[in-house]
Amino acid sequence: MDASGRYIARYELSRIFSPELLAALRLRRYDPGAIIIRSGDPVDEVLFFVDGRAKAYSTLDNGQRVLASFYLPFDAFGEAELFSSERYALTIEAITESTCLCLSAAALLGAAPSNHRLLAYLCGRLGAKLNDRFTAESINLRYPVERRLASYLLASSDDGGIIAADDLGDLADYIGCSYRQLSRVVRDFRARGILSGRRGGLTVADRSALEPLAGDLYTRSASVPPRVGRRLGVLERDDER
Amino acid sequence: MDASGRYIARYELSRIFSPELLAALRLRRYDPGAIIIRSGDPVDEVLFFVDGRAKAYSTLDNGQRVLASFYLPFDAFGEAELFSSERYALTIEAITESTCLCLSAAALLGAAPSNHRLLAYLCGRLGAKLNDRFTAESINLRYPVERRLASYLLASSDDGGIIAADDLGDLADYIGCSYRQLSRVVRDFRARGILSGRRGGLTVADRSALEPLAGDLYTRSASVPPRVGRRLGVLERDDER
DNA sequence: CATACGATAGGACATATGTCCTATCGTCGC
DNA sequence: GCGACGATAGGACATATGTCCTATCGTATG
Repeated sequence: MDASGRYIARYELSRIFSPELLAALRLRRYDPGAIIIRSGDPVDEVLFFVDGRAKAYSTLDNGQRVLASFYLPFDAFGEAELFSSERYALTIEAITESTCLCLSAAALLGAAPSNHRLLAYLCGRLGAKLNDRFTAESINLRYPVERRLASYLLASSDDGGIIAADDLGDLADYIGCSYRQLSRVVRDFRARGILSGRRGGLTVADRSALEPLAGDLYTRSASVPPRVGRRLGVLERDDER
Repeated sequence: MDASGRYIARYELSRIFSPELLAALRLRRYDPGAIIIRSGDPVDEVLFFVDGRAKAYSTLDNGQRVLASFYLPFDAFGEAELFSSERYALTIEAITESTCLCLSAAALLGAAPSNHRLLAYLCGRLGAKLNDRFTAESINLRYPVERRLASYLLASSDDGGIIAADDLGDLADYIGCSYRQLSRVVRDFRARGILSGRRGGLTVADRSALEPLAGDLYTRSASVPPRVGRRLGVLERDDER
């Protein structure tokens, strides 16, 4: 079994891709800092993110940057533009060594009639991204930085307190404030014992102190497991008759 | 031909829906102010918006509101949650008398294998909504209210200068500022001759003065016509053989 | 080990914006 | 026509935040 095959098995891709499309997946590796998708390029493929960490962002005409999302596997890149644009809207960059399974847009579009499961999966991902994005936006637009950071920390720290973004500049671009203001709030959180970690590192030391600050902001949007897997299982049983 | 049939013809819905699903569409009318979809309700149907004007919003725990979108026909409601959630994320309310063609979620999910065109259409709409939402968010998060309003006015005023939102409170919730600050900027724009119209009304009187304020913020995200219609035309020819 | 560079940190000051209040206007219903 | 109510408008004040600057730290490279 080659590298593609291992990822296909790990993420059970045969459940949503037809054999024809499975065979058309091509493995590609990226170094840290490499550009996976460049904003403005023609939409010529969809990438399935199977290993590493990545981020998507856009740069505005005032030179400021807005960071749309941090990604962990399994996810799709370029699917938002596939049926609606000719050019990619965002730049996606590898944070760590990363791996994608790449599929040409032409192959996917040509095989659409026999890939309703993949289309349903993409609908599910896009819907979840839209709702998650809107929630984050609402928080960032309407709450002070203290609450934005608290919400972000609660949503993205793991059991050990380590958070996904390890670059304060990126984090400021994600929650939509200046580095300076984020620095103030981080300093305050450290003074209150909420955050620990050496200079620049962010480790959540006291989750319970974050909860009243964050309220129910992020948990309100929690998505349940994708419906497609459950419902289309019924179709699979019908096919077996 | 009944009312459903007229909308089906107007929007050429037979091009993306199978006959089975076309037959399952049910027409429903809403009064101004009526709730079309309520946040938190179970996801039991998808609605296709065929007449009127509507808005989608969410209310935060600090009592503030964030307005996600204004809608004109043709559009879909509830599709974002269909494959990813059990409950609707947003409330959608009719601004004017409105009409939807409603489709039960169960029917749509059951007929997914024979509706790849509809799935592709939904992917396209979701992708476009995600990109448009992100653009609006970036502007609202990173630019002062003056520029936000200028961008909004450029994007949403028609040739006669009439804009889609006729309620300043809604507009403030959409661009993410207080009514007070919006009021200041509107006053300034009136004093500069950019806006005209009686108290509360917003009519763009001088588009060219808006352009330097807005820059290329909204036009940068302009989407081309949906790819699905063009590309799937090829599939239709194949089927005819 | 020394240097360079990028990331982090904090001071000083300005301002865009929000909150809270009072006043006015326009529409609707009686 | 009158009164009620919701939308609009603007004053006063406070503050969260951004800009711009200087200083320090940590890491990589020669």
